[in-house]
Amino acid sequence: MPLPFDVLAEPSRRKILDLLLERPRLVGELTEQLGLSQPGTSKHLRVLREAGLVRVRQEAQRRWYELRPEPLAELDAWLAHYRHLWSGSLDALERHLDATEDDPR
Amino acid sequence: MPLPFDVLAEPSRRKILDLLLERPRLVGELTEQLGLSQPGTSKHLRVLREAGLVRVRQEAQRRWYELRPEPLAELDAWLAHYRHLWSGSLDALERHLDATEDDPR
DNA sequence: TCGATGCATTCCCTTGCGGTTATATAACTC
DNA sequence: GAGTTATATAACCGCAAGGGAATGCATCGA
Repeated sequence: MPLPFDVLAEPSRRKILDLLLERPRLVGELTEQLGLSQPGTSKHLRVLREAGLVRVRQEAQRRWYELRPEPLAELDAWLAHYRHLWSGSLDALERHLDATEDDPR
Repeated sequence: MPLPFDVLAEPSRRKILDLLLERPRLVGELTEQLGLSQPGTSKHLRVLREAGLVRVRQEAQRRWYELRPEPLAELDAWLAHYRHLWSGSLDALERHLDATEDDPR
């Protein structure tokens, strides 16, 4: 799974993630919040789905979209290479945690 | 300063950051590593500069580019909203650290 | 069975971005 | 001062991505 920077570069898609952070939502709900056309929303949702950032649960004609955080965790891992540049005093602790936690893969 | 997702969406620009993570570099050096034309490299560097991700130090005709991590720290802050979704057992510790560290702003 | 609902897909248009070549600018060297 | 080196800017091109309107498809309710 490649890093989802390009997917997250789109403000509407970040807003979708913010909305899904609260709770799963229907496409119509998201469309209303975004101020986009329904097809526009569906297209963004497809991109998010293919990037693994959301998953769908179908219920009759309705589709509940919910968050899938795994790609964000990968983003976090990418950021980790740079974190020592600003994290300052927590640095030593973080390195210790990184070194001692179980390998997640 | 807006979140630099769109800036980081470009693979060559991420590679520049990776290279600058090791040490400051000249434009020519970066051009060679990237396999781009020199103007192409300069355009990416301009984008990175305007996003605050790099800074330049001029030395005669040469320009040393170096990393500026502040926008990455903002990205990290954005990610923090989602981190509880995957961080699992470290969660409580992280919340404790977030709550007790000095406010950086 | 038929209209309505909820969403996805298609088509089209426009804009922006990354790439290159050519050119400008500035400082060093001789 | 002339040529050279290092980088930036300008001009141009092609393509992909985001946006909307129209349409397709499935499921529900009556």
